[in-house]
Amino acid sequence: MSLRHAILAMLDIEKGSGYDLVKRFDQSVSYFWAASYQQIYRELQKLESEALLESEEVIQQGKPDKKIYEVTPDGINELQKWLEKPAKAMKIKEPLLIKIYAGDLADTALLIEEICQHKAAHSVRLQQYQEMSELLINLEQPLRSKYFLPHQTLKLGIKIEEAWLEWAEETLEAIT
Amino acid sequence: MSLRHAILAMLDIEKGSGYDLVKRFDQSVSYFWAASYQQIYRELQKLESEALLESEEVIQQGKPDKKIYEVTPDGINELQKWLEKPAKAMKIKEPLLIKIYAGDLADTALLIEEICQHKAAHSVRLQQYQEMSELLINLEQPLRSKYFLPHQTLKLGIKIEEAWLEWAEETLEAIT
DNA sequence: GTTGCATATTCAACAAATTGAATATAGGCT
DNA sequence: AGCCTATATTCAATTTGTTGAATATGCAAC
Repeated sequence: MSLRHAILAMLDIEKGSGYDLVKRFDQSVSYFWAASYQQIYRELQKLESEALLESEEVIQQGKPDKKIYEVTPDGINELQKWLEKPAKAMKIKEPLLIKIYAGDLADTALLIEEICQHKAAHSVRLQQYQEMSELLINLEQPLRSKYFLPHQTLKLGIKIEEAWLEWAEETLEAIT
Repeated sequence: MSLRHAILAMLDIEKGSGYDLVKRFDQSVSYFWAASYQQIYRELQKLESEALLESEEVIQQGKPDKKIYEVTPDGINELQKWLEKPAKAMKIKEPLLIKIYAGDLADTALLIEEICQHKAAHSVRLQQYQEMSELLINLEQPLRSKYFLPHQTLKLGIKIEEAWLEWAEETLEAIT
């Protein structure tokens, strides 16, 4: 049950709407936490009902209105209590690797095509992460300090994407 | 719903008991699929009830009896059908990274300790993977061919563990 | 002699995630 | 006018996954 803690951590760094959070999960922490928009919106409601978050409605022109969520002191407390307990083990699910594992039963051409597609997707993500990293490097104090640890996590994302790309190239060569 | 396909893929390569499978998931494919023993045993029952697997009871001396599961032609068919469809996106959950992300609210000493522990765990896993890789390299034909693709997936596991270890060292340096 | 580990499996209650539909504003495209 | 995309959010049914307990054999350590 750490989706709530992921949300609290991200809103603690910077408050925002559910829609913002969905994008942040998708674009900047997808190498360590996967969450769908339905999950995020549901958890935001739950967190607000438990007073760990509070929201402010923002009326917009040209766009639908939105709710900006912010972590409450109780929310910070909950996050801190969670931080004291040992972290649970990583969990990963990568269907493409199952496909490759069982690849002898598959059409090689299809397999190659899918590896190429995934490689392209990882390449795009690597670029995103690198751009974000550039932004964080060029921040002025005190923002740079504030983003020091998120930036550190981003560096793992970059390393993992690089490893993936390297591997995809080698695998494509090995298969053909 | 690809736990079933992961199980089918692994039993297709080599038949075995639930207990064997649990170990294989844990020791050799944990970088692309996480599954608990309860999940695996439940899914084995379901797969057998759908006739995608069949089991044979093996009476053992000195150890409890066991059931060896084997993929049926229907099971192969199910796996092949699944292989034709595009793979779903990877999903990952790494609570430790949330901790680091929100690390400003945590005790730095605790954070360092946990990174060290995780680093040690990744180091052990890397060694396991490397040993398994050695075994696969030294196989004689036709086994070597059979394990070519599983071996290829293992190489990603190794790259990812290496990336993780590198990152953990850099992070420990950066934090202290 | 009983505690702990490795082997081997099952069940049930509960929590979390997925799928799919629904709603609403507004700009741009054909 | 109708369609697509981006913004923004909600709900409900179903499927998955987690937690925790239970059972059983046998070896080794203390």
